[in-house]
Amino acid sequence: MTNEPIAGFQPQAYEPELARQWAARPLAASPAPGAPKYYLLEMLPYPSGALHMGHVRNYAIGDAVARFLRMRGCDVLHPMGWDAFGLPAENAAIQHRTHPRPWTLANIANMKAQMRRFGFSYDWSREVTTCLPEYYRWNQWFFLRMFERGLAYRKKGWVNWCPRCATVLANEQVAGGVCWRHEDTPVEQRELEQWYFRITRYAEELLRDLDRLSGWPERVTTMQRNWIGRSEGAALEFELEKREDRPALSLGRLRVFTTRIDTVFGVSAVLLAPQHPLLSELLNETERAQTRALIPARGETAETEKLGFDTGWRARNPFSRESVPVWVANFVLMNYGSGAVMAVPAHDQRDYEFCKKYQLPVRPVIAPGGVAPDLSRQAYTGEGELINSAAYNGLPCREAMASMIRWAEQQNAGQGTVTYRLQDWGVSRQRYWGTPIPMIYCPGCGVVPVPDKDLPVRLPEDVPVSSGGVANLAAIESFIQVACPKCGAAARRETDTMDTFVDSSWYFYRYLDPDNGEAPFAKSIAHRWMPVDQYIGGIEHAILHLIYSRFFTKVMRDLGLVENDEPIARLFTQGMITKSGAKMSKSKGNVVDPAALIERYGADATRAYVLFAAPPEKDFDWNDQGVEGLHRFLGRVYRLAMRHPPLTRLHAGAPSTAASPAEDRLLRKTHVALRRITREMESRWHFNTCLAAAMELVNVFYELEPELERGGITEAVWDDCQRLLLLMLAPFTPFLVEEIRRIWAERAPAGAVWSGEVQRQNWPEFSPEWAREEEIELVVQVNGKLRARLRASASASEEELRALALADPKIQALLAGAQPAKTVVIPGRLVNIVLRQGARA
RNA sequence: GCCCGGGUGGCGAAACUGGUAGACGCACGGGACUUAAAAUCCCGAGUCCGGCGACGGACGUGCCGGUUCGAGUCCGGCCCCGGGCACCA
Repeated sequence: MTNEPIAGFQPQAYEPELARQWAARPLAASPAPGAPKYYLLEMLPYPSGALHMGHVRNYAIGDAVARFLRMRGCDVLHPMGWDAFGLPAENAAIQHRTHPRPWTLANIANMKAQMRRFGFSYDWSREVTTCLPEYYRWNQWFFLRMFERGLAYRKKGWVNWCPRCATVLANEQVAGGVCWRHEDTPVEQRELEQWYFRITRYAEELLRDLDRLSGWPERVTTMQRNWIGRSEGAALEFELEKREDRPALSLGRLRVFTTRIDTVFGVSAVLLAPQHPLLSELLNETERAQTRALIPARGETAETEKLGFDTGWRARNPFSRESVPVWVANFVLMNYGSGAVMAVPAHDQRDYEFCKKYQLPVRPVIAPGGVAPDLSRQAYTGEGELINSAAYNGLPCREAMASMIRWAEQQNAGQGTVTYRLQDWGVSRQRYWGTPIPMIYCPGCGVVPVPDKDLPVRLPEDVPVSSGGVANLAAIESFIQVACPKCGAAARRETDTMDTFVDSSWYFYRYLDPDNGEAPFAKSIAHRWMPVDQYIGGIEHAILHLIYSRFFTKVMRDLGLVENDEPIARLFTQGMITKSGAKMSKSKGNVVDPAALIERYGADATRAYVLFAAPPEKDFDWNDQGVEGLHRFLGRVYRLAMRHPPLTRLHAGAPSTAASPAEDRLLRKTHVALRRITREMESRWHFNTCLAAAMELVNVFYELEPELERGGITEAVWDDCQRLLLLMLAPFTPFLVEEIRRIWAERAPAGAVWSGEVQRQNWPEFSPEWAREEEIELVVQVNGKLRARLRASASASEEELRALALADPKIQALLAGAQPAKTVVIPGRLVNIVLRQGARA
């Protein structure tokens, strides 16, 4: 039984119905002519089955901003889509014996329904699903364009292989020697033929343009800078000495890369990576087996013992003409520089450890301050003057480097070069659920691209699913067999699919023109909307996704498809939500389920709590009771509104004077809150303080309610302030404000309530007059210590404030007749009376 | 090891440019309403010391020092926590 005349606060009673209405009648862009465009993008989710709290946070942030900007009159583009290819669908297929496609599509339907239930205001007419041929055919199209320009190529090389994924991984997907999806699975090295994107062609530009990304968090640009890892140095050629016991070599030189050419007179050996291609020529089968054992199998680190193998070959130092041994060493990386280095034990710690172990000579060639360094314990890696370096003796390092590079170039023994840590992007995956690579192998013509007219190369649907997994494309004969597009002979299709990071590298362009059947998108539309004004997502994509997306944009620009050099103007990286201090995960059993929260507290309270708990860039720990607090707050707003539907007509602008102190207080508090929220939304997005301001205002409404009933506040002022409260809450709790408006519209007189949804109103301007305090609390300090608080007019002059402070009896007593050495007056804030310099009370 | 963040009540936090430390909320305690409970509404609260008491005093933003009339905020040094990278020659 209920004794309330009006129904209590029950979000369940109205949120689902409003969500339905919004689905049918979206807040689609109907901007005023000339409205500024704003492309607001949130990272699209992988359709794993249901939203998790990380999604809710990401999308609650984005939606608050979208709603605010729309009310501000912007033409907001706010799309959503699905990153729908990838391995989990195959794993689920194994578990449930279902095909990845229905599993994925069912997940999408469920998550989309959840998003609607949360009230996220996406423009679903632009929805993109990457596993559909309408989307992935453009992946293939881009692949072909890149192939034409030499940006997609095939090579045999050492690659990262995850035994759990049963596929190859890009370098970017291997962290610390383990798979990014299977942190307990060491990655193996295998030599395979793979497709690559030549991202290194853009390394320099990708690095340089980081300086222009002023709207990105510095730590993200720093991570990318380190990832690209540009280093300047020199490539040097060491001539291999002939050996009587071995056949002559096809190429008698070894190329090394060094950033310290100044130490070249200290070389004790040349070290090759165990995978170095020349080893097949230099070594016999027994020897090669020994070097193969040196290939780092798992995540080896700087702490791993350094091991080597003396090949018996010797090479000649181009500068000193000295003959040094050629070793294979486990710590030399094949995929950096040339896979060979010169070992200078005196001036490189790794070489020092290696040479000490194998008793190779350690000879200093750099002397800091002219004094030979102490090498008894470790290498000296700093700068200094050259010694033991023939004609270069006495030169400082930097001068020596320049002069040595010049000499090497003249002698045709090397040249100055720039090397990058960044590798070409390996995009081949030996999996089913991905974009087929549109290539054909013809016995006569070789590698032949699929002609554009034959796109998309469709993923075959009727594939066997067994407990062992989804059949690899290589096992599906009907897919493989194809006529060569050039000569018509029987040929075979490429059976690798593309890395799913290809999908997410350009999806935000497809939103702009999702139904285009002729091109990935129309250039004119991209010109209008790009770059993305604001991108919001997790920090975990700081490198992979965001560097690939930048690469794609530069390629698209060079293809003439777009005019922008960079895809994203501003980036916001949200913090993580943890539970009991740990990352939420099913295996830990500490997952907070958004669906359960909706059920219990509704969408508004859940969204509002996520925004209230902490500033959005910070991590925060989930607290169940926190949601209840927000639920209570929304109930307070609701009940207040139910008790006081507006009675007076809507009108613009605030009154110029207040009829009573109570009215004065309400008007000030309202405009102070409005100012705080407006300023936050325009700057740093600390939504927690926005909601705090609204809570303070609601507390004042409650405090002044008796005053309204007593007639101490006019209805017009009360109504204005309450309507402003709804408007300022609209970005955060869209259901609540709309439900209140709906009920008001039924009960209030004509013209007292907006005829359209709250969301479609203009964002109100705060009144600077009312937002400014009139009376302040003046703090009086003596020697910097707070001694009194006084009321004072906000417009009082320095002199008036000083006099006021000195006149206070408490201050008089403290001064005891002494003459202040100095008084500091900060108008509107405080007076500090200094008795003597440096005095500490 | 290197590069970023970050340390403020019992907890999440606020203080945006050096000017009242702890707004707002959670948890807690007290009261009103109720037969009772829930819900709701109101009040209290950094810590310590003194006082029956309105109140007064001292201390207080990781630690040590500095600049300043005044430091959570600026500078120097250190400690701790989190994240990223990690044999890149």
